[in-house]
Amino acid sequence: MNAYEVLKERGFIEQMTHEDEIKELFEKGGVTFYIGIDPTADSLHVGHFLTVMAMAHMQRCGNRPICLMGGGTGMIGDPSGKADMRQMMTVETIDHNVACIKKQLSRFIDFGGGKDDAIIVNNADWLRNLNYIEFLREVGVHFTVNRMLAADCFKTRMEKETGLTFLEFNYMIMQGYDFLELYQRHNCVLEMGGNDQWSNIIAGVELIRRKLSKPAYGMTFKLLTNSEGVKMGKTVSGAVWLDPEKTTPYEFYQYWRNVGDKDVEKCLALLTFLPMDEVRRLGALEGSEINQAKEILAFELTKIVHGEEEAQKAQEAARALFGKGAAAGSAPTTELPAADFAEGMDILSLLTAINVVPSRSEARRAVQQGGVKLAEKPVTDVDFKVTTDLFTDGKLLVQKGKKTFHNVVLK
RNA sequence: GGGUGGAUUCCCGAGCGGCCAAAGGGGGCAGACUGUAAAUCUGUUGCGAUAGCUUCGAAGGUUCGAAUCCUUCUCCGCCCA
Repeated sequence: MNAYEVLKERGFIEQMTHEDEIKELFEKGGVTFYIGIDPTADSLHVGHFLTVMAMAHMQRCGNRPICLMGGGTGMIGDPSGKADMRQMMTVETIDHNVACIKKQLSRFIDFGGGKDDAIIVNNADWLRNLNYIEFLREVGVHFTVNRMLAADCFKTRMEKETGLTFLEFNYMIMQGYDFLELYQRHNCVLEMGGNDQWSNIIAGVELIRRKLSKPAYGMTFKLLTNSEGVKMGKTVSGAVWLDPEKTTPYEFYQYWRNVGDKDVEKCLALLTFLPMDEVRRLGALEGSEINQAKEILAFELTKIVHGEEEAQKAQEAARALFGKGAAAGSAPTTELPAADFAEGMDILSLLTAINVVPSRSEARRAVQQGGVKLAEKPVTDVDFKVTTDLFTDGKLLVQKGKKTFHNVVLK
């Protein structure tokens, strides 16, 4: 199976510039392509992961990936789809983020060092020292403002009252220039990215075609959205990160364990390496059966991102906590001095002490509404005193609502 | 630079001297129903809870009393140059 067939079958592809030629290219294999990642944070998130998976599939099919770190474009900030201007980042944070992301990437992509292996490049190398006048004459001539303004990626900002700064307006040209640069340096003929990158990708494709009269191609992937069209990988507390420091393997696992029924098959296809026969079989499960598919999704995905051992641990913890065994698994744990319970600690203090709730008022509410359990037993009395005899082996399982578990350990 | 409109609790958005901790929606949280799903229904959603305390861009002022009136300031939109 060639890369085109794989990506098509798994549902990655959203749109592309020259379908027939791209197909032909992929049949031959050995295509050098690139995907750009801007260092907006010190970790990748799930949105990036989708494109990383695409890259991995491409590599497995014998193509050569280039990961472009946006150390230069990050200085500007991509306005695509953004309602407001991004906070400008200092060079230091950008460089720091680049370093962090590089490390993460090497878990998923093989940067062997051989001639055909994947490479990482940083567009800071050519963007940061550009000469303004020269650049305008070399590259700027190939863009008309009329066409740029029509681009989809500026639309939200043109309509929004915050406006679009000239700084950001240039982002598209920078990205187009990247492609040109990679074409010349590494014979890169294809740019891939999320669908929000379409306008930016076209800019590069057209630039190469105009300036060098050489063929270049672009392809975009579906954005990871749920059945309601809402972007996935976001929680109230922010994005779902790949960095275990920012999103623990358990939280990561739980996120996928809880995806909607309708999204399971799509996620399996896009975010795991499971064979498509298996994916389709799992996606077709009905009723509560589909929970099996969700477990597999969560496990496989956690395995790819955090390794088998962590995946195993997360799965065991989840099973223990949600199963009726209720062995306290590896839920988050807080140690509290035994002395605090000598005369009994009131339930509200306990809940706030272990950060299960942000305030006493909220703790009170949770208790009053019957959402709090200590060692499986509901507590509805706001003045309830927690004493040491509630602990077994110095341990007490605190539960808030259905999904929040916390261990308290005496010390 | 000139004119003009605005800034409200997590978000959107009412309120325009007391009945305002502030309508309504979204989101969140909890409960019911379930399958750790979705949909639906119910409750709840500043802190503290006995009282009370601190919020409506910032600082002052008027008033018995202000998110609501006045002054200055900051930021933003729109129109004109």
